[in-house]
Amino acid sequence: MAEVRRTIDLLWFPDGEPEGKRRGRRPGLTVARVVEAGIALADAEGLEAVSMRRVAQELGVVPMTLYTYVPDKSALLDLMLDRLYLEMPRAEHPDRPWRERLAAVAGENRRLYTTHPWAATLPASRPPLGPGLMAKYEHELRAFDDCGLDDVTRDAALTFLIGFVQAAARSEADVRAAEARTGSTDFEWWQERGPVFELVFDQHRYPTATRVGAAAGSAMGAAYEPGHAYEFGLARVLDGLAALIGTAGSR
Amino acid sequence: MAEVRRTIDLLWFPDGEPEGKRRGRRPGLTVARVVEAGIALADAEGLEAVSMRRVAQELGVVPMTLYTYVPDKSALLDLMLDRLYLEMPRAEHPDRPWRERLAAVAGENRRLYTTHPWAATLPASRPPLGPGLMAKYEHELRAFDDCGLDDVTRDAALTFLIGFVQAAARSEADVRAAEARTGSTDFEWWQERGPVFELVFDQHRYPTATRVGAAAGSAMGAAYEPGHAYEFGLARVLDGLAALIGTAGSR
DNA sequence: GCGTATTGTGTACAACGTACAAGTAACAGC
DNA sequence: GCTGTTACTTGTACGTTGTACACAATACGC
Repeated sequence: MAEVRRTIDLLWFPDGEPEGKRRGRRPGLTVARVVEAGIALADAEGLEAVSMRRVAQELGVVPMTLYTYVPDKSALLDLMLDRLYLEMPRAEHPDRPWRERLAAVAGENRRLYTTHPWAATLPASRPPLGPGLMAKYEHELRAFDDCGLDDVTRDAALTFLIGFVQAAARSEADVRAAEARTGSTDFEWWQERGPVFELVFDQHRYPTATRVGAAAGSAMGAAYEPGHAYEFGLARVLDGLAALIGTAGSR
Repeated sequence: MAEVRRTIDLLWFPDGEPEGKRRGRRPGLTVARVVEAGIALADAEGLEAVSMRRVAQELGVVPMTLYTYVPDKSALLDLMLDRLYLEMPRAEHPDRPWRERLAAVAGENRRLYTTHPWAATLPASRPPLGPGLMAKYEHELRAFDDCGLDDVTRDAALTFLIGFVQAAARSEADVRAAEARTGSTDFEWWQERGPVFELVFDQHRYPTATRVGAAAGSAMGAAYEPGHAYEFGLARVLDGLAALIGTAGSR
């Protein structure tokens, strides 16, 4: 319970107690510096590089020192994520049609995950209840203004839209993580397995898979842009929401 | 390279070498038993309980023994997942309209993840190239027959549909994992934070968030069914694919 | 200078995947 | 039955993780 209070205070009051009359030894770091070191490390080497030991090392300090500034690792991750949310650009387009507004929201999230792929791999449940998330939530809900949706449906639609963007980003983060772990690209992974696979694979047993898999594989090999699944999916998502909003979305 | 061959052989030839004239000490286990122990453990206690030590313990054997049957842990996870795929029921409905066929495919995947939530948390890239995945892929592609989609689009549409179901299942798995880790439900988590949160939260600064969040929160507290986000999302996904398939999907 | 509050450090534990070397059981040929 | 070969089993060891706990260092109010 006091733990809850502690973390929420850290989120909302990044500067802590007012300066001046403080008793003991002077702190050598700040919460902000710890959070920034975590973000920088995650950006550079991925979330799995963010260990308490490694963050401490980046700050020239012994691991346990971090626990003076942050209750535990999960709180640090919360602070990192809310910080990203807080820094997202939030352009308002009240005069644009709803589809463009939703596409903009999706694009903002997409950009977040492109810049910080690790953010997509954090669980969406029990989010950081900080100023970043609140500003993001407020902003994104307003993109659904004048769509004729009741509040519960508005929230569900936003969750659906955001969830799609995060899922797409997770897939791409999975690919990158596997490439970093193994040192070989996805393309090399498939190329290495192709010959072995054909030895055990019966084309007549899986005719559709053979044909479609070959088409999809060569399309991917030829002019593959990694954002294709995202572009395709986003169009479907917006079409799906269009069927819900219908003509009620006047603008 | 030989490693690749080894894993693919394990996937496609579960019984290994033919019985009879074998030289050394008789194996006390089989690959199948190891895989089944892994699945049982993941079903019972979640994927994070599936350590080599723990699986070995379930089989009454020392951890390193498993490495005789399985190259490493990631191969074990591949075998576990392909086994699930292989056992999925695959009812064909060639005479049904396309929307029902896609809904059936989604439902089959949904049921997989309901029964084995840990399967949704495994990365979708670099999948297990075994008989289970191939049968699943073939079956699910055929649900798109007579939709008028070219092969590349058919694959993209299937990936989109399956990706949505997996993402929804991941969210629910995240919730369950958090509940198992902390010992308190999501509802309790929000209840505990509510009072603290209101101390720092400015309702006038986030009017839409306040109103919609309260509506969504009380709707969730009142008559919440956990599958709501899935049902809502699936309807949007199918509507989105409908806009793509249009009237070309004759049946 | 002294007590006290605060920050920084060192050590320790249990868990993880798995490399490596040694031990053990079962067969083939003699 | 004996021995050599092969395969399965085991014990030990390393480096990694988050963090509990006891203690050392520092700065302020008095």
